[in-house]
Amino acid sequence: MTRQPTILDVAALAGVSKSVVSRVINDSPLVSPATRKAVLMAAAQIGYRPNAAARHLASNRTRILGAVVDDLHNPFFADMLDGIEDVAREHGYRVMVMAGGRNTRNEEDAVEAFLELRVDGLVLAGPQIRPQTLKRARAATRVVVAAHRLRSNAGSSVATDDIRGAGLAVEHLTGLGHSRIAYLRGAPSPPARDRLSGYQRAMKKAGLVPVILEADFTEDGGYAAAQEIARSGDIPTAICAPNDLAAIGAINALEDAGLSVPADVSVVGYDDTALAGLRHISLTTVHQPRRELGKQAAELLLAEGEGSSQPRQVLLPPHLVARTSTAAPRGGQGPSLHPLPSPASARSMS
Amino acid sequence: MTRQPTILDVAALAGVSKSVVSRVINDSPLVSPATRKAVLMAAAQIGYRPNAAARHLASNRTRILGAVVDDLHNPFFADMLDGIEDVAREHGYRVMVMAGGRNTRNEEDAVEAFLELRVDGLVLAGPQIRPQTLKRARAATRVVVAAHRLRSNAGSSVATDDIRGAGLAVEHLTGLGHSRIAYLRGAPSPPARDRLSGYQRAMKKAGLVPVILEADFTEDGGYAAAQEIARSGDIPTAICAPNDLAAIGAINALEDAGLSVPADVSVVGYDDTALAGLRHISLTTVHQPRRELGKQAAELLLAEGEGSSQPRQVLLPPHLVARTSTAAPRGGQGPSLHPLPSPASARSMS
DNA sequence: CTAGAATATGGGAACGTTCCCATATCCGTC
DNA sequence: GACGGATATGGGAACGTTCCCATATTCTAG
Repeated sequence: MTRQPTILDVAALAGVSKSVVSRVINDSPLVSPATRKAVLMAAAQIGYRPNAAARHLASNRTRILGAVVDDLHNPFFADMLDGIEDVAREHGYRVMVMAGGRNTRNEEDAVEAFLELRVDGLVLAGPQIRPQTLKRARAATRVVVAAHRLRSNAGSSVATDDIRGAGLAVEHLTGLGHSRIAYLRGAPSPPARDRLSGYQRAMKKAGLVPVILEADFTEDGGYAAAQEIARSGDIPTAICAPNDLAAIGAINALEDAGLSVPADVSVVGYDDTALAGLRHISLTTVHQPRRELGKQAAELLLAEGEGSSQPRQVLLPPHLVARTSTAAPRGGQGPSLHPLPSPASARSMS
Repeated sequence: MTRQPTILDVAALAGVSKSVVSRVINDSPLVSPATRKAVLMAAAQIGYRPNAAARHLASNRTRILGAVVDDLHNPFFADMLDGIEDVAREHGYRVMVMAGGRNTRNEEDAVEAFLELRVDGLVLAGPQIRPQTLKRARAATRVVVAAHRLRSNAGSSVATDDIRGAGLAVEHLTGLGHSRIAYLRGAPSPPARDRLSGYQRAMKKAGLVPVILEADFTEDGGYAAAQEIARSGDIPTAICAPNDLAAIGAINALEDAGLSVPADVSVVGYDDTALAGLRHISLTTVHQPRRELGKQAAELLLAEGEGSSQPRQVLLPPHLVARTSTAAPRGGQGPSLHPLPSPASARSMS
């Protein structure tokens, strides 16, 4: 708690100048082996630890990547962060995380905090960030938006093809024989928009009429929307949810209303988080390559500014994972085991 | 990306000295209203953003709290972080998170990163940290260990009374009529030790013989251990797991082996994460006040160093949440609705 | 009208590094 | 036996703030 030792203290003890100590810390080859050893011993002896603030100020680099995530309760983001860390660590960067808590104000404050720190790069995995904030951030450092498709020149982004993903969900259901398929819409955000429009296109293509309800990306949101469906009396044979959490909420509401999943209503989620795979939940869902999303976001970030500063868009293919929350509708035709295999789902990743 | 504006640029534009700009940024009352306004306008106009490194260096404060968490995939930590953020925000601190990924090396690197940043406080929520590292950290800044009981003078900590918690699990099961109760032990760490010893004491008190298997705090760990139990032929009527994830893994293994939960085997988890409450899982578990744990850790942190620098230990009471993964054993006596209510569980929170 | 407080502003050192340039020493080479 | 080039080390400015002290201005009271 007292004053911490500095490079000068180390230098004095080792009997060299501060320059030499600095070189040793930074692994410069311009130090004789004997001197290096003496410096390291002195540093260890007095418990020297570099002051990041001073280094950052003098060198104008931090070797820190900031990650702003929308909601740490959604396991989706934990997976993505794993991918980011994989790549960052490999390149000698550290990753610091700030949580937005599904709140625009908090998210933008987190962005601001990282910009004040002058991080070397910023991954934004929060759908709540306004274009204006993104623009300000991009003016200050390298930025990549993850899990969230950006318009061609608004900046770089790495996302799953959500239009295609929602289409896969609908195709799976029509392949099982469903024709009355409702959609729960996520809170306003680019992924919610894409998933919705993928649903609408697929429904149109199949000659079916869309039914859309407002929800959000939480369990509670899914519960409320499905409750409304159950109450309405006009119950569809299948429901697509905007993510796994909402799907789980929807299933709970349906069952609370005395309906059985999948016998009465099939439910499809989105993300393929660990939750969906839990044996007792066993949710049919659209898989996103979550860790890969994080990896590619970090790679794009570290590549940026070294050559092409043109914003780039990466779209990864989703694929459907069929589990037991979906089945053929009552009185409908039996399930076909391979409903409408499409080129896109065939080339998707593990 | 070009050079970012500094306090001097703002000063020049506003026609004042850097000192005045500094005062405006720091909300000092020693500035006339007119000047303040001029400075703010100039700052906004050129897009000035304070350089955190320079501020930290000059002021020797960061207003940042670091949080090192063991595993971002465990929703337990997300809840705890919410509590930390609540308190930090209230006091004008920002919280940055680094994940240890259940790996000592990574966790200790995260601690080091925060110490280099000279954070104003550090919350360690990772059981993987060595006493030696804790000691080094405590020499440099205020530190509170969370979700993890510390010996009286090793430092401050906020945790749940895990000895009591494991006892509650055993009492619940004996109250249902179980007498053959196995324990899955978590990866070596203080919480694992406490929970184990709570189990042992309660078993002894009930005159029962302990059966202990090695597992860890993951779903896979719980699966493997329960699989071993199922194979052994000598199957207990109940299993206590070291946390919810492991409990879920154990249930999967039992069911894969053709056993029914709770008809054949009852399973109790630990933590009461959101997972346990999912309708389809409905895990009987020991509740930890997760958010409260985070809150009190942050409060202890911010209180520390202002007066008493004596390390303090806070122990919060757990309580049991009975759901449907436990029942009376086959052929045993029926469940009593209020098995052995104890003073500790009666005074537990929410 | 003037001393002395209160208010507002400016200037400079300091924070702990990096990085450039200068210098010292030691080589081998012609 | 001086010289050019490595190799190793030292010194000082700079990074962008804060914070203390000095100074200028305004106000108040006697």
